[in-house]
Amino acid sequence: MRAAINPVISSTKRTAPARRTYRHGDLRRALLDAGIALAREGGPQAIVLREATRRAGVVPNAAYRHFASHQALFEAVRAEAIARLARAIEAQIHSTHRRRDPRQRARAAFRGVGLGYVGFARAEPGLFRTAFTARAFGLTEFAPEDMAPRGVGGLDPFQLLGSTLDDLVATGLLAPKQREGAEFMAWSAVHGLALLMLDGPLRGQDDAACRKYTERLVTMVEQGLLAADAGA
Amino acid sequence: MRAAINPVISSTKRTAPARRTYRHGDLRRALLDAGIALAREGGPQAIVLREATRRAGVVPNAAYRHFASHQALFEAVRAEAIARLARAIEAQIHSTHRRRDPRQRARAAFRGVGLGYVGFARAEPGLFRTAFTARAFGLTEFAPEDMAPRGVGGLDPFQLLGSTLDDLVATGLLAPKQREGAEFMAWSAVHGLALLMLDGPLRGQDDAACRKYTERLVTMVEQGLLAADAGA
DNA sequence: TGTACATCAGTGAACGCGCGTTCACTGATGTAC
DNA sequence: TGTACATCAGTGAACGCGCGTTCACTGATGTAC
Repeated sequence: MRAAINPVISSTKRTAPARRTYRHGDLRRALLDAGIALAREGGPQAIVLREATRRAGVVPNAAYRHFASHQALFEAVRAEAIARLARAIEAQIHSTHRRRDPRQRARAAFRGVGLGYVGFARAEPGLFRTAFTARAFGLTEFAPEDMAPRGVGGLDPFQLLGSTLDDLVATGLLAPKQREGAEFMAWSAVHGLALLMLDGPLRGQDDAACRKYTERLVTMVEQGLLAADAGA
Repeated sequence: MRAAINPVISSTKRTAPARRTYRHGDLRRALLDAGIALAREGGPQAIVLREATRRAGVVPNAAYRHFASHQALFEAVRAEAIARLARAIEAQIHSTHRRRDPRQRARAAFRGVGLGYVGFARAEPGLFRTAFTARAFGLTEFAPEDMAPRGVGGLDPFQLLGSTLDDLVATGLLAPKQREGAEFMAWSAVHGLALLMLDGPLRGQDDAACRKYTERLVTMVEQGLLAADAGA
């Protein structure tokens, strides 16, 4: 009614694009992608709900149609980060599958887990940090079984490591009684090295140096685990 | 003047303690202590300048007489955290000094570094996280040589580890050519294990289980490092 | 094939929060005479 | 030994910031008749 009387308002109405974004298409996906991009750029703390909506070209509260809270978005991004880590490890393992000798293949796969893990940490530090940031910002605790997300083979990083350890046992390289808990030994070493490279004294080392450190570390773990009493 | 006329005001004046806190005594120390307490309780993100002043019973901006910024307070707390870690490691090393055989002593000291490191991480998770949180909150980068703070012996954790490795070489247990970079191998393993216990799948394990994992890990590192070509 | 209507994904405006930090100030203390 | 004064460690009030989140709304879309 007013608009009909006042041409300024009606012209303003025509100029303004009259809500093109009412149907975004796939806002959930767009927000998730934005969240992943933020994590890649700045790690877990950079996953900011408002910034994700900004990047999706949408008003802040629109996010609540697709995520119950900031925490929900955060966990979705985290799941994706873990899945990508799994895929990086798988790729590294499969690049060694050409070997014929089962023992050589088993050892190469085991080494591949470590190389893939550290390689991913260096290639995607933001996602890597996101994957392993528990109790971020002092929010709710995560359940112990938050390693759910898997790679293409359906396994999470922890399970991938476990399966290579199984193969070491199957080929007689690792003593069965050394098998239990061996994941934690190997994972500790490789995880610590990754962090030393991201935040610690090894930060700033180039690719070649990091590759050498990683190779050496994996060899150390191999010898430390296998030396116990199984023959090499 | 007014007070002389109006007894209410003068009585109010008498009731109000009239700035007892003008001279705090040692506010810098009080703020630092509060910061350390906050870090112990909630890790690096819990080091909040305003909360530290609250605990010191002082107005927020009073902190700026003693610290140039929140960052400065944070780094002071971090330095203290690293110093305490160094002291924990030293204590663990010295508890083994009773051994007579130099080789046994060297190995025990080396193991002590690992046990002290992981033990501290479990005993003081907040301080441990604070010690190793680089680029907290996306603030300024730390210099590569931020390991300055030392224990009572004047050595930082990294140097303590190095000196035990030197002793392994001196006693003929570690091949000299294996010495270079050995810190990073050992540190990686032990640092990763600590994090697996704080944030990872080993969280929730009791003291005994953690002790066993740590012992096993240190043995793995020992064998992996020494196995190369030096005799045991 | 055309119309009426319910759905619900988006808008627009506003909250309260606690943070780090800046400003101008005040008055207890220690020092110089 | 007593007084005048400079120092500077604290106060009090206020800032702007960006965040996560809530509320009532609107209008494009798909469906039922």
